[in-house]
Amino acid sequence: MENLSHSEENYLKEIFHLSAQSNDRVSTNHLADRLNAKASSITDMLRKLADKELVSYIKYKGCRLTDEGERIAVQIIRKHRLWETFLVKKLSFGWEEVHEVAEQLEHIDSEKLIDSLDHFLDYPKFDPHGDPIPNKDGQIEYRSSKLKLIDVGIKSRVEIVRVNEDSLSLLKFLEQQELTLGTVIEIMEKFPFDDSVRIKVNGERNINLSKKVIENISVKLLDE
Amino acid sequence: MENLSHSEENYLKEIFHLSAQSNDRVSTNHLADRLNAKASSITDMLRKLADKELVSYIKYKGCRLTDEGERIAVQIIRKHRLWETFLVKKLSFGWEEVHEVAEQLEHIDSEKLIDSLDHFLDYPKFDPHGDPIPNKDGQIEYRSSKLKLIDVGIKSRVEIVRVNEDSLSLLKFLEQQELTLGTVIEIMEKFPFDDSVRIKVNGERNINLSKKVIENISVKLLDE
DNA sequence: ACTATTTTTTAGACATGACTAAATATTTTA
DNA sequence: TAAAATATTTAGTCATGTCTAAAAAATAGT
Ligand SMILES: [Mn+2]
Ligand SMILES: [Mn+2]
Ligand SMILES: [Mn+2]
Ligand SMILES: [Mn+2]
Repeated sequence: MENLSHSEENYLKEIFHLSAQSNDRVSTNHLADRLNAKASSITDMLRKLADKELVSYIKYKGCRLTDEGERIAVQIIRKHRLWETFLVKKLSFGWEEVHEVAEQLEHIDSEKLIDSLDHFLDYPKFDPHGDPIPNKDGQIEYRSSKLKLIDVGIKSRVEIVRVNEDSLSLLKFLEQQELTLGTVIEIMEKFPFDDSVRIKVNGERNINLSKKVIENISVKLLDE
Repeated sequence: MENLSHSEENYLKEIFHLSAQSNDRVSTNHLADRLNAKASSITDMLRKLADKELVSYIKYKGCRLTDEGERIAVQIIRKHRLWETFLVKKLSFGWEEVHEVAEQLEHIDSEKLIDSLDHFLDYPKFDPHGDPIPNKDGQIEYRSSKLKLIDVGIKSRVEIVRVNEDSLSLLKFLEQQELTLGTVIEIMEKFPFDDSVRIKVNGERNINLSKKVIENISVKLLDE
């Protein structure tokens, strides 16, 4: 309901993401790191957001979203992921190109726009990176398991369902290797000395993947 | 090329529109009026834009866009009109609902986005109000004649090709009366005492239109 | 040509969001 | 548990974009 600045919205969104990982209060430095800002700037903004009752903020103890703050954060994430989906599905963007533009588009303020877009895209459940898209009411259908490729045992067959979108170069690499969502992978061999693995892709070709790669890919187990 | 604030972009756009009407320098007060800001704010901003060589500004004499300023203004207008077209054509917005959202979308900074959108829309020549959409190179195909409905003689048959988008209520009225782009009109009678007219719409029904309405509709003559 | 009116600029202020450097709290380590 | 290291806040500054009120310039009216 409130009218927030782009900056305020980015803070809420980032607090939501960090809370999801640790479920503890989010620390000032952690936020500073993610938002590419100085800790002092974070303190200032947390005060403002606390005044607006969008976060609970305790000096030296970090912050946490209020219900209202979380509601808003989820709506911004909804917009972000719907726009990313639009860019890939309708405008033929690559999955490594969409995040930057979505960072801008997520701040457009029009409920009618986003609901129309949702309809136009036929109510997609996941964005191009496999992250769930909150619905109009803010509900998020998380995947039942959060299995990472790095934790999969040898000889298991799995399907790629999500990749961490944070690294542009990872996305480019995966695209180039044709390791997109839906790709079926079998773990052929594990190399403990550097945590890399050898995999078979779509039952066809074998390739090696480094630890850095496989810890950023989420999969689901395929039963034989 | 430069990175401009939303505010700076809005100034450039408005200077462009006002220049198109008067082709004289644009006055501080005229801008203040259109931008809903005080004259002193305009002076401040014109100084800044002059520093960036986007306008030529002469104290007490008003301003005018430089070539670079005009280039940027046209690109913003291109974005605005393409987004309006997208909203109507793809998301089923009414023509009276699009301007407000386009005011936000026009500031999204991504050349790839706007060129993809242009392609997706199949390179439209006109926006939902009949205004020409500049192409990628900034070229604008203006209509050959700028005939307004108010200047059309009795018994002439004309087609609506453009409406002034500035008034929400006018757009709603025209929509409701089914006076949309492409509608064919014949002037049946003119009433000099209030400059209103009686017209026949699509050869079917007769209605009366006030001066306020007919001075905001542009038409093209249909030869018999 | 002088005065009145209108337009525009200047001066000074405020809100926002960010920064640096210094001070203070908290946590870690020995 | 006391010093060292780390994390966080405070104090003071800056840039941006806006405003009000007062001063100055341009224009209009007699
Ligand atoms: Mn993203
Ligand atoms: Mn994503
Ligand atoms: Mn418009
Ligand atoms: Mn328009």
